[in-house]
Amino acid sequence: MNQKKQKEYLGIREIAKLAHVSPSTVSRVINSPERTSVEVREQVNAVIQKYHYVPNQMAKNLFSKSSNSIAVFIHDMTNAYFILLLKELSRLAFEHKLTLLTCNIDNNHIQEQEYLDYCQAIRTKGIIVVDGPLTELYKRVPPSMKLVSFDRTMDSLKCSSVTANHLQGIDLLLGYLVRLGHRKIAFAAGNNNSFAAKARRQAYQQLIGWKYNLPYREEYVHGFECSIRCGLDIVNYYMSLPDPPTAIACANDTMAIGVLMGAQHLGLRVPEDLSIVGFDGLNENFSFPRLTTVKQDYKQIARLLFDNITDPKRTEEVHHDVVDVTLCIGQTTGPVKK
Amino acid sequence: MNQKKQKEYLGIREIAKLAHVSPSTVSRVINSPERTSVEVREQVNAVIQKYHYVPNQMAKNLFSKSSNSIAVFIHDMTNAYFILLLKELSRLAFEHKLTLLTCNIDNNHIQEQEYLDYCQAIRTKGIIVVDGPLTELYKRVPPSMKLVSFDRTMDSLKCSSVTANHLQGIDLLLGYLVRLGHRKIAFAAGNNNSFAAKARRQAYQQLIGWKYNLPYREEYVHGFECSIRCGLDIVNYYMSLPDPPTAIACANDTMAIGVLMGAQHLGLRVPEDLSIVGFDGLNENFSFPRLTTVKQDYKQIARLLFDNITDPKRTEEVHHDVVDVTLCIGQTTGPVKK
DNA sequence: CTGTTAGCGCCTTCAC
DNA sequence: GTGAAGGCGCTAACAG
Repeated sequence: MNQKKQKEYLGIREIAKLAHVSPSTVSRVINSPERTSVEVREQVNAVIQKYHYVPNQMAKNLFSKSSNSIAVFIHDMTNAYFILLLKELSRLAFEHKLTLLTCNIDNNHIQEQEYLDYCQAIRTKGIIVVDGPLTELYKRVPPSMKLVSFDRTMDSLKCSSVTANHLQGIDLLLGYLVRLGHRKIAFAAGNNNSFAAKARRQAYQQLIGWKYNLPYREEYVHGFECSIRCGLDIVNYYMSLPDPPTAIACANDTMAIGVLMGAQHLGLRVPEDLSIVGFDGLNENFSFPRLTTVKQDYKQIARLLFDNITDPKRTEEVHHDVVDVTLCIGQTTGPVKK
Repeated sequence: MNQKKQKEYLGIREIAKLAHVSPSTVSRVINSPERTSVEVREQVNAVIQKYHYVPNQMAKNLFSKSSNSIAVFIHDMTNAYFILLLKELSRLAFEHKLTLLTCNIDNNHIQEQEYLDYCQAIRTKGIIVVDGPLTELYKRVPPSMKLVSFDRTMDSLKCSSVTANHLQGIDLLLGYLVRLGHRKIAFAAGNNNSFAAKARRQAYQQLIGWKYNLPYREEYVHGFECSIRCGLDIVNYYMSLPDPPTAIACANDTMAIGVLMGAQHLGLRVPEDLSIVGFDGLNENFSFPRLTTVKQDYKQIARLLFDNITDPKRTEEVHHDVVDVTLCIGQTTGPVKK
């Protein structure tokens, strides 16, 4: 059995031989066909087709000193909004012929560091960091690797960011509720270390008295887990206050959906007995009745994040984009009960 | 300005020079330190640390003829169950120092083909195909690239698969409902081309008469969109039948949550007026009250999918694993109303 | 328009 | 235990 070990894949040289040309000609047929004669081109293409030749991307990468990829560091894959964002980023990456590396961090710093090292090892073009706590790990990324954060502060770093206009969003929600006659508006804050959750809470605290002239009540602002499950806890907490609110604003849509389910389960009518609003913009597919919420345009956000890494005009300097949000009136808000 | 262009990253040769050794020694210090003397090792490691040397993964890949990656082709990223699976696969990949490529297919065949080509170009170890319609595209993947499908039939292909035991699951649900006294049990089927949806519908149709001796009613089996939004449509459809069911079994949890929300919104009490069951096992975090459902163990499924690609013992031949499921009794089911 | 040559950065024989 | 040489598959110079 002196049989040669069969090669798994053919290389450019084999194809060249089969087509009776040189390897560089094969390369040109693939990468700049206009610089080859029609005859040779067709001949080479025929061989490529016949043997299903697929150029080895790893060799290309080595030569180009880039894996042509960008990474997304995502901390909470159970948050449907981040998945929407991820999907859009995936679309953009595909459109630009870039590979998107989805790195599930799960609030594990060791894992985060390992992914960072790996990104360096493959010379990723850049990293998009979605949410999650602030860390110092990123200080060591080389300047050639672009860094962009979404809803995350990295003050000490020369790092671009994209953020939704949380203040504007909360303003829109509070304004709308006040116009419906609500005066007792609670805010169910997230208790995690998310930047967005904090910003929204602060916006509420700032606006409620200063702009809307409503008394600020300690007990109306309370931290909860960001999950659907704790919706009932939220409703129970607020409804058992001596003077319960007529509307609950939630730090995000996930919580709002939980509150909606909890309220309905307790027999409260929404919005007759209680108005509920969220924040994110998941409403179309994720709840019924449709949530009144503030929509952060995930397509626009994804585009900005992406451009901050790939667009030469934008990567030059640090950008801090704040994205406008819009009010989406759904069926979970109504005039306050007399 | 005769300044040399500064190199972005140091190579193994630069490190070797700085440590006064040869490149091969640096390589050994990194890859098989036991074959180097302690002195040299420490010296080299010091230089590596000092300059934050990160070996170029692309060169390694080229040499090893493998990108050390596996790909997941996912068709519906809005399905929370698939995200659970994705997250677990991501964890496993990290554990095994493999890169996980998340390919969002979105039912686009052209995109699917391009991702397939890319996977070949980087010599991916294998592809995990989650759900989605059956296609012929996969016929051309080379035999060295392992292929595993989840909840998807690829009869014509020599391809391993992992499937939940849908029949068992539907049996558990129907059995439980019957024990609660239900005789009028509807099945809200998905209308998409998902294998799981079909299998569950067939299981219902098969068991309802044959095992439970209940009359099969055409109008009790109806196809709907797999979204939360259409929950109200489902409830409306069934409740306006001349003889409405007392329980609705849904093709998956997403639909069941929609039905739950729709029912509550219409003022129906769950489970007093209507029992609702799902299928998947999202219940812990995704709905309130907790859904009665059938749980497919996503950790076990992820493990099997993964092993079918990476475990030499399993990749040898084609496996068709059927995973047992368990009944999770929640709060959306109760005895039938007298 | 096409072929020859050299090298991307690393790893692994093979000598020493 | 360590160094020198060659090659993984491709592309971009440079000649012809």
